[in-house]
Amino acid sequence: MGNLTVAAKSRQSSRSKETIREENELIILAAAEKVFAMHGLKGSTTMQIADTAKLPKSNIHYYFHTKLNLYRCVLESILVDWMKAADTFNTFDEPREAIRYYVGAKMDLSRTRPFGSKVWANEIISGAPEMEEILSSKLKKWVDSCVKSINRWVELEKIVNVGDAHTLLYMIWATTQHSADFDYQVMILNNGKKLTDSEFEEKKQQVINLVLRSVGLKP
Amino acid sequence: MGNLTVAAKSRQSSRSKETIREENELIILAAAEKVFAMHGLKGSTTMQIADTAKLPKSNIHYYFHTKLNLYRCVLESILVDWMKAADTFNTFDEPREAIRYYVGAKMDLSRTRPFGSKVWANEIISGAPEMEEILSSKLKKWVDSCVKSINRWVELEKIVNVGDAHTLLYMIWATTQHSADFDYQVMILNNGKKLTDSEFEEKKQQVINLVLRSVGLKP
DNA sequence: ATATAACTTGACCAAATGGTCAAATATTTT
DNA sequence: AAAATATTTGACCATTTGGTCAAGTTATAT
Repeated sequence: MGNLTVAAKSRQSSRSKETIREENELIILAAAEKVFAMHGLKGSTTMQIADTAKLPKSNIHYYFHTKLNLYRCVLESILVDWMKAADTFNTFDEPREAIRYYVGAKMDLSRTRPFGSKVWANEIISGAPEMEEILSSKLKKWVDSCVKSINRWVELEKIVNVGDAHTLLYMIWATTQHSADFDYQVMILNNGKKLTDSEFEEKKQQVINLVLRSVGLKP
Repeated sequence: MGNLTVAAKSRQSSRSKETIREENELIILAAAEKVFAMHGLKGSTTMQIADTAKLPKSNIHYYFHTKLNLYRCVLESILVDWMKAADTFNTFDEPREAIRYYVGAKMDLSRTRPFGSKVWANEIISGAPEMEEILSSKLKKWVDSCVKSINRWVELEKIVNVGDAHTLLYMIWATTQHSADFDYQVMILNNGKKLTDSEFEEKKQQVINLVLRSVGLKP
C-alpha cells in the first residue's frame, strides 16, 4: 500500500477534460430530463436536478449556465430522437408501411425515453414557448411533407378521403404521443402493474391497427 | 343630485354578501383557469391570478386560502364539464351514436373551455398528482363502464375486435383531448389563423369519422 | 341605530430559489 | 516543473413568492 506517488494516484483516477465534460453533460441532461418531466420547467429546481445528477448545484450552472438553457438543451436532445421517428413517415411510399413504421417508432420512443416524451408533450401543450423557431422551421417542413404524402395517397385512392390531412396527422401524433404519457395514468386506472414487453408489443399493434382502419386500410 | 342618503347610496351599489362571494369566486376561478393553463401549477403565481382577476392578491387568499387549493377547485370545476361529456358515452346503445356524441361533446368542450382543457391535460400528463383520489374512484368507474360497453359491442360484432378496450378508449380520449390542445399549435404551424365555427364543425366531423372507421364503422 | 359578521386591501415576512464568485483542485501545455 | 487552463464546490446574495395580519369598509341581524 502507499507505493503510488500522489501524482500517480491522481493520474490513475483521472479522466481527460474532454471526457469529463462529455460525461457530466450527459449525466446532467439525463437528470434534467427526468426532473423536467415530473415538474415542468418552472416547477423544477436546479437543486432537484443537481441532487438527481448527484452533483453540486454550481456544477449544473457551470456546464449549462442557466436553467432555461438547460431546458432548451433537453428539448433539442429530444427533438433529435423525435425527428428520427418522424422521418420514417416519409420514407415509405405505401401508406400502410408509413403508418405502421411511424406509429411503431413513435411508440417505441415513448417506451425507451418516457421522460423525454413527457417533457416534449408538456412543451407542446403549453404552446411550445421555447420552441417557436424550431416548430416554425424544422417541424413545419416535416408537417408539410407529411400533408403532401397524405393528400397524394387520397388522390391515388390508397386511403379514404380524410378531409384536412392535418386532422389525420394530428390524430396520429396525439395518439402515439399521448399513448406514451398515459402509461403513468394507465397504471393508476388499472392496477399498479406496468406493461411487459410483450404486452407493449400487443398494444402497439392495436394502436397501429386502429390508425390503419381509421384511414380505411385493413390491417 | 345629492338627494340620496349615504345609506341609500350604499344600498344602491350593494350586492348581498352571498352574491359577492359567488361572483368573486367565479371571477377568481376563471382567472386561475386561464393562468394555470398557460403556466402550470408551479409556474403560476398568485399575483398573476390576482392581476388577471383584477383583484388584490389578498383577495385570492381570502376566498381560496392557498394556491394549491385554488388549483384543486379549478380541476374539480373542470371535472364537472368533463364528466358531463363523458357520460354521453354510456347513454347510447349503438357504438356509432356513442362515439359520435362523445367525440363531439369532447371537442365542443375543448372549444368552449380551452383553458380548462389545457389545465386538465397538463394535470393528466404529469401523472395527475392532485387527482389520484378522483381518478381512482369516479374516473375508474367511468372507464370500467366504457370498457364494458366496448367489449359488448365487440361481442355483438357491432365493431371490430380492437384488442384491449382500454387502447381504443385512450385513443379516443387522446385524440379529442389533444385535438383541443393543439389549437395553439395548429395556429403556429399553419398561419396565425384560428378556426372559424364552420371550419371547426368540419374538423369535428373529420375526427368523428376517423374514430368511427378505426373501429370498423362506416361514417 | 348599533353590534356583529363578512369582505377588502396594503404592508409585511419567511422561505425558496436562480444565479454568482472566489478559492481549491485537477489536468494539460510549454 | 511550472504556468496556464479547466473543473469543483461551498458560501453567499438578490429576487420572487406564497402566505399572514391588522386595520378599514360594507352588509346584515337584532
